[in-house]
Amino acid sequence: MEKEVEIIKAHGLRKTPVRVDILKYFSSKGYALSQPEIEDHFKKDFDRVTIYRTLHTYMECGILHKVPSEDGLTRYALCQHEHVHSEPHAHEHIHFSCTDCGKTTCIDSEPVPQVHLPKGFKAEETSLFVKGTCDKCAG
Amino acid sequence: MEKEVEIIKAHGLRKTPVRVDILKYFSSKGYALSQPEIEDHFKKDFDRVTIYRTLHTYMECGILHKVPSEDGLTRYALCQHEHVHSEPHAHEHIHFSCTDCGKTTCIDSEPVPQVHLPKGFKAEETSLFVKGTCDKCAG
DNA sequence: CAAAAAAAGCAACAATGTTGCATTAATATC
DNA sequence: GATATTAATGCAACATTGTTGCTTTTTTTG
Ligand SMILES: [Mn+2]
Ligand SMILES: [Mn+2]
Ligand SMILES: [Zn+2]
Ligand SMILES: [Zn+2]
Repeated sequence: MEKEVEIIKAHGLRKTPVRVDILKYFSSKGYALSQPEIEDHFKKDFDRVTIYRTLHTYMECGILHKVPSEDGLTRYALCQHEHVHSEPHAHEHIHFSCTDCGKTTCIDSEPVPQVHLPKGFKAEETSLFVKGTCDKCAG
Repeated sequence: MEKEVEIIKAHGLRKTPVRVDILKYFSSKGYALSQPEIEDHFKKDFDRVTIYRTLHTYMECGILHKVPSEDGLTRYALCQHEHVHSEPHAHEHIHFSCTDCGKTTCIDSEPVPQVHLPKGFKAEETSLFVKGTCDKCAG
């Protein structure tokens, strides 16, 4: 079975064209995609609402997660797990946004550093957003 | 001269009712405010577009900055400077979102830790978003 | 106070988010 | 493989937010 179909099935979802295609699109791109990017790419094939609901479903399942951004555009990125969950889970990884190519990527290889907070504050989840130049744009 | 008026003047802006009121509102609240919160509070007094443009102006001047959030709601927070700038500037501070009271606050007292990135990536600006329990909700 | 410049208000439209519901497609079962 | 069951899609419709142009009003300057 295809990787994408496997993921869909593993979450108890039905295999449908939108779902397979959107998942493939994410895999092929490898960086965070904004709602307009996704919509524009698929609008000839699928309804706007269907795309919206697919993203929603994928979020709930933990297949995608939202990537915060300063520009107000919601972005989505694939969750990288070795194991497939059916439950959503925490995402403690770095989000990197390249000021040159504009692409936002998830960096799982480096740990999120421990944060020291003022007295009384208790951290549960930390997310780190870094702007700069990515490896492909360097040099 | 009032503190709010002083800030407005220092940025070469004209003193108008919306500007003073919105600035006072931010000061009184002390945490990040979403666009709907601000709009709802002032809609009886000012036009939606005027509020929108005021926030926009304050962002450009560096009086307010955007606070990223996972819920998709844009939030704005006062920039804390000892000195008053006329230029926008970088904001390297922690944003803390309390899962209990829902309030998002800027934490300037603690440093943003150094992040280690994979080879080829160069960090220019780091922003840290922490979810957890705030000092007021602890205990 | 008058002139000049800037901001506010209003209308209008674009983009995105969101729901209900009838139709269609995907799976389970025979 | 046909059929029943259940879920997903498409479409219409509406809500919210973002954004612009332009006219009127307000603020500042002299
Ligand atoms: Mn993940
Ligand atoms: Mn600041
Ligand atoms: Zn890049
Ligand atoms: Zn709290």
